[in-house]
Amino acid sequence: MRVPATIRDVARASGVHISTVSRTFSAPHLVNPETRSRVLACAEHLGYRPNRAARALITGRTHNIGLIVADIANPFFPPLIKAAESQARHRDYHIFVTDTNEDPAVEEDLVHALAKQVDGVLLCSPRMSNSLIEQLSREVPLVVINRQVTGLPAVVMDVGQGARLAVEHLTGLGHRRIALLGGPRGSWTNREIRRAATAAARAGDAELIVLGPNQPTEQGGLAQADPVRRAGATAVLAYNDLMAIGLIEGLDSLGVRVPEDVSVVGIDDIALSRLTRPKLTTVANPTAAAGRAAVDMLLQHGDDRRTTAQVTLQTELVIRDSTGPAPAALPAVTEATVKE
Amino acid sequence: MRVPATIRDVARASGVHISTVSRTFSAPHLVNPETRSRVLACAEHLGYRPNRAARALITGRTHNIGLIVADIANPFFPPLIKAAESQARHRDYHIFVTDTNEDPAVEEDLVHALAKQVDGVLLCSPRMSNSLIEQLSREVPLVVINRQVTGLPAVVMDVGQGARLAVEHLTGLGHRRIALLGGPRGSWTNREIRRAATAAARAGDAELIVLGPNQPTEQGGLAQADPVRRAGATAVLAYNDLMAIGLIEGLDSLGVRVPEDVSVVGIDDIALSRLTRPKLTTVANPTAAAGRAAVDMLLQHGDDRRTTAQVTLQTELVIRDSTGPAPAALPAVTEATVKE
DNA sequence: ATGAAAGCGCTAACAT
DNA sequence: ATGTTAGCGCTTTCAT
Repeated sequence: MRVPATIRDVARASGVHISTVSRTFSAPHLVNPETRSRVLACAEHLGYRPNRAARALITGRTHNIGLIVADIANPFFPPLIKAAESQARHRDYHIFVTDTNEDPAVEEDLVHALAKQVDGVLLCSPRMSNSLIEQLSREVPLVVINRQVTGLPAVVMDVGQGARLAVEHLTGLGHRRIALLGGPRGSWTNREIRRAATAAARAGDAELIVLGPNQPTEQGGLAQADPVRRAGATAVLAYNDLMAIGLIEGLDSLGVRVPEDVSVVGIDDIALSRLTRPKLTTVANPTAAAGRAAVDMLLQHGDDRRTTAQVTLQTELVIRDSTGPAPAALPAVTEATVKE
Repeated sequence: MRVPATIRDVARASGVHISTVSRTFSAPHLVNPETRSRVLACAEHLGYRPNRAARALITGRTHNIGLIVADIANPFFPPLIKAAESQARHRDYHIFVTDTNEDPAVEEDLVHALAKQVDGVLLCSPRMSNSLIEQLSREVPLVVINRQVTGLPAVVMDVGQGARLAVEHLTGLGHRRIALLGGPRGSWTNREIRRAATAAARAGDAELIVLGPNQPTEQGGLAQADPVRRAGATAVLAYNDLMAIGLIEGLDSLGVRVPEDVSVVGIDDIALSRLTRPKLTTVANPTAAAGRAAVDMLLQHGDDRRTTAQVTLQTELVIRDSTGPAPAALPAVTEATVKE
């Protein structure tokens, strides 16, 4: 790879000053059409491309947006990422995605690393503390997704409402003993779900058993199959679809049938939830809309720093095949184990 | 957000020259411990962080790596991404992931956009032409994953071997009419699979019917359910697990049972393939190893540009529940429809 | 319409 | 051990 051509090489080759070359690329209308085409030809010939980093140093705009997610392997994120990317592309921006591995320390490190290379960062389902987020927001413009931080623009999906609908659906089916499979520590969403589910259970005259915190993965759900059975719950609301699917898998190998013995509700409505057997009843999160909204907020944010709006997106209960009427009696297995 | 502190602010506050501040961060051993701690204190107090972009401009090293994938929503990629990230982190590098939406034009645009902001780009399952890739490699160091481009370092998974094993498995089970669900246009992997499957089918005295190209998604697989049935195939090898899962779904709604009527083999061994019913027989791709290898190649690459090695990783057939003996006769449905 | 000059934030010789 | 100087590649006044 030979060394890339700079603006100076192009200037020399086309016999003009570097500022003219610069204008040719960043303000073409300011340069004589003839000169322009000559410069363009030389640039083309030399394989010249403006150095975006150098440009950013002086303009203060990189035209990049950072997007930090907890776990790129969680199917919840890709639709959000893709929506954000397409929205960004329309506005002539690029999205750089990074994964924190659910680790708050990595999260912080990534914000610092991205800070000067992007015009802002979308912090998606962060696991770190609010105060740290506030502090980091002084280093680079931040938009938070799935978290409310005072003073910062945020996009949240009203998962509390979704959890309420889910629990109402279950109590409506006669369930009186409902387990909640909690998500990871530090998750705002997790707290919202718990708060809403607790209230809805009380209102529906049902008991809510909280199991967790758990890893928000199939494994996390799978591991709770036995605890769910022992708790004697006839219905379960899981922190997300992945856990719900893992749980169903685990219940299945314990001989517990879904939904005949136990009803299961997930949250997110990932594509996969339509492909499993039984198809998953779940709370649909408008992830794509959230991605778009976050990009919009970040970009308009630049113009007027006072509009730190917080957008709340509605969720929706999608009833499929993993929920059904509460069984007449508790599942037989439970009778023996519950008194341990 | 107040304007971020620069090296000059820190210099002024601590009463030293900016070069001393610079050294404090990039070569601490060259500065007097006392001075150092004073500078550090001032930096801390001012919230100063070195501007990585400015630093990169002069050092020529960004400590970033770009990773371009065709579709972040395809579960094939996340394990590769995560492995690459963790490997990069160990070497004090950050990975920026971008998604091309399976669009070659976006792919090219992203290479340009990333070029000066990263020290190299990992091009994962590219859809663009070899010649374009070669040309782009003059702009920024490239490591190609799942493609062989002469003169460029590459990491490929030996999917040809995997496809051969899969077809041998099927012919061994008595299948003589096998359908191949092709993947997207422009995919090197797709060509490899087709080549190997064709050869293996011939060797196994079986007929190979190629259906495609298709979108490498559940939808793509689902849409081929009817064609597969009409073709009278008793076994199918799909371009990837997603398509295999979609196909099984589609066959199911046509009343075709898997594996009793039709055997299905996927490729990739995504986590999901263990969770579907039936569990998917598939060719396991060492994606994590590929991600790590690619990062290593890119980083050592810098030292010696002549070592443009091409690494080939082995694949493996994982036999689960979606394959079985060929039915004695063709499935009943087929008899009626095949003559249309 | 083009050129000259300054400078974005930083590092890297070279002095001292 | 620290300061001086030049300059990475580019944009942006300000002249001409």
